[in-house]
Amino acid sequence: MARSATTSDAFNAVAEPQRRRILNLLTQGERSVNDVAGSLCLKQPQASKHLRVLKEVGLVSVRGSGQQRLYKLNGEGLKPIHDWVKTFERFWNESFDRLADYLNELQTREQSNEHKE
Amino acid sequence: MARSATTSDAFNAVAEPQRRRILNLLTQGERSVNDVAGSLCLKQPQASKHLRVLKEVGLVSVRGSGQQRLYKLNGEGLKPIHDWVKTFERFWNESFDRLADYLNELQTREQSNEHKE
DNA sequence: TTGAAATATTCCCATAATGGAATATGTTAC
DNA sequence: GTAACATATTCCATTATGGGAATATTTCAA
Repeated sequence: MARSATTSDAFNAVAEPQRRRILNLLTQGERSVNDVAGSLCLKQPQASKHLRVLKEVGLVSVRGSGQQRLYKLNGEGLKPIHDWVKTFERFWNESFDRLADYLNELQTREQSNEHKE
Repeated sequence: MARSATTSDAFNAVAEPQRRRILNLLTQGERSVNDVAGSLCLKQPQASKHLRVLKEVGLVSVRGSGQQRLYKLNGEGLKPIHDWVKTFERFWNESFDRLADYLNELQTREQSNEHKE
């Protein structure tokens, strides 16, 4: 077997630095392909190809506007990564002098959750 | 150019599902190679190879203990991923009914940070 | 020293990715 | 229809992967 496809999930799609740069840019709003290419010093075809991957894994959506195609960030797609990595938070918060703060934060979060449901 | 090496950074190392499973397991404490292989139904060589990658990017550390080598999670290595993905949090918290809660949490976090420094 | 256990490495194969370059497809205006 | 712009796709070369299988290496015990 080979490495899994970049289009297999968000983890693989986001492993490529250029694609992370694209997502960072889309944080500021919709962008056309040429805008993306221009802002990040990519050639148009590569921008288009990266955007295709991001679209396939649901990290962006597209809509046509005239002869342009506007790509928009779909942040939800990153949640799986966030959720996974979050379970490791305690491994860098665990120094003793910060543990108290950390526990505090957890508690605050829990209250906030109760409030939501 | 080809895809960047799995050993180039945490993002790439963690794109492989088996390696995420290994990290999840190491959450519970040090494990020998055979423990890892056994717990996750991997063959010994593959476990060893995945652990090598994780070690190369600093996500685990090793120490010898008799004829075993005990691998230990180094959670700090995941912080870059956490930090990156964190900047997208607002994109799934942004529904109006939760925005207030979100801002609240941000504020709480800030106070907590002031307290730390 | 010899053997057994634990781990690491090597070789092979099928698969796939990235950037570059060229080209195809689409859309709009005239 | 045609020119011009925007975007997508295809082909290429290089590089690397992950699993399987076999083997090498290290470490300990007797």
